[in-house]
Amino acid sequence: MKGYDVKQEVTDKFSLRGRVFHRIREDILSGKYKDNEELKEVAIGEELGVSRTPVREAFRQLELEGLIQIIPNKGAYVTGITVKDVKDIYMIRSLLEGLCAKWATHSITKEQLEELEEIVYLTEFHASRGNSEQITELDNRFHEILYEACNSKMLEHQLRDFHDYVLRVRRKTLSKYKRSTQSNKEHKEILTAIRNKDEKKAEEAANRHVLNAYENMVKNGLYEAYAGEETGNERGRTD
Amino acid sequence: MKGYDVKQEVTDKFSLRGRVFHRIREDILSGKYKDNEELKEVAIGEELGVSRTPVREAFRQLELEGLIQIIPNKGAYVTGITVKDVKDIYMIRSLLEGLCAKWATHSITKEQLEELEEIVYLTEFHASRGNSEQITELDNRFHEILYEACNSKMLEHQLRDFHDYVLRVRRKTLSKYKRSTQSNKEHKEILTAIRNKDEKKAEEAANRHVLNAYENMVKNGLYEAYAGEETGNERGRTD
DNA sequence: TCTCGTACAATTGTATACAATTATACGAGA
DNA sequence: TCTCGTATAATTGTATACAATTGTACGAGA
Repeated sequence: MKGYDVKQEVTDKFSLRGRVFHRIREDILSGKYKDNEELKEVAIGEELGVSRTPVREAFRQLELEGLIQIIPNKGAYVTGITVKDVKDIYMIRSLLEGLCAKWATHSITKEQLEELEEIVYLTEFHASRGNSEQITELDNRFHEILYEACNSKMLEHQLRDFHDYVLRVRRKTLSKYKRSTQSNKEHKEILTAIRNKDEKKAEEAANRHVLNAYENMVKNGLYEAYAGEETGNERGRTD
Repeated sequence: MKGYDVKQEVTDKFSLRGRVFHRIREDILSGKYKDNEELKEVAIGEELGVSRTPVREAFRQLELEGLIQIIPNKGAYVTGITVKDVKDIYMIRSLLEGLCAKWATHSITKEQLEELEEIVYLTEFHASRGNSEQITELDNRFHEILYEACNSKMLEHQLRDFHDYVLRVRRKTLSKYKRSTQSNKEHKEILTAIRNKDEKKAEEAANRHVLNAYENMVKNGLYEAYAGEETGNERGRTD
């Protein structure tokens, strides 16, 4: 099952369809297309050097992801991702990563456990050298393995989506040395709990891990990347 | 914001694109297309009386939803939804509905609260007459309002997806009189907690509500609808 | 001047044509 | 008989053509 999942992912990056989809997605998340901006099929097609067909297919997917809204016979409008969206995603992710760790406690394989241990070890090494590129890669891999280890297609799917969503923000966060060290400590906690088959501890550790990542992001003012995107729809929840 | 969301939904049902998408989706969820079955674009197009273009667009969306898997240059294969998937969705939904209720505690409007109260009242009435059609409708509406009331585009989006996913199974479950009465009691608990601005209680009540719905479904053997779809990939988690 | 309606332009929705890729059938050679 | 290679069919990927819808500009009439 994991086999062709990965292959699919890889193939996608090189296939036209995948390229168009990922490119437009990236352009929305990076802020190239502003909130409420109308996306014209031909314009984007020309920019990417393709016809309307692949663009339209990408639009359908982006709509399902909630990044754009398609009004029939009218057009596609960027929904974007607000500061509040990012916060909400982290809150949701906190719960789901917790559930993931909890389930992984029961279904993780020996190989996966070993790979997690290796990642923690390697991260320690790279963190001491401030090598942010590798740290990011290892962090991604750590979570990827947990997603696979939870043995739930549905949960894995959800977490992967969210992970992608905040990837751009998260990458910047991890590049700070201090957080990467702390983050790895938290990974170790999760790992230990899983190894000890302590599902409650694993869940809590994973919960906290995501919340901490969010707190850290806020503290470092990395929200600024999204400044001005607030749409004024908020009703002021502040928990 | 809610305004055109609804309009979109309605328009979709009547637009060709929406029809094709929903129809294929329904056919997969209803088991018409078996697990791993290959979906041919022309065949399905002919069956629905449309060309390949709308079918392909629907395929892209279904892939993102995880209902089919598209292998480039090969074909689209049904992923289906296994017994374990249903269970996992309920577990995930339990957490997310909890979060939704918790957030709604802070952001719900007076109008939404009143509508929830009305729904609970109406459900009591219809339950006493065993009118399952109305009960289902009201139950849907209850959750819909909570999704809107949590004031989180992201969470709302996720919950709506899951809700759709299990709708077919859930409808059968609710038609049992006993559950519908109990279910409404649980709705009342959630509502009371929200009215009292007790976020902890609201979260717990919503958590339990979903878990109970699942337990009830299992007890009533409604799993049978999915019998034989198990793919043997499981590694035996049994919590 | 303002309003309304019609024509035209722009854009999306769908169907079809063509290209590229993959699966299959069949036959030649060992 | 078996294997391999080539031709052919089937299917997907992309581009384009045409239809339907929507937005806009302009002018006639009050």
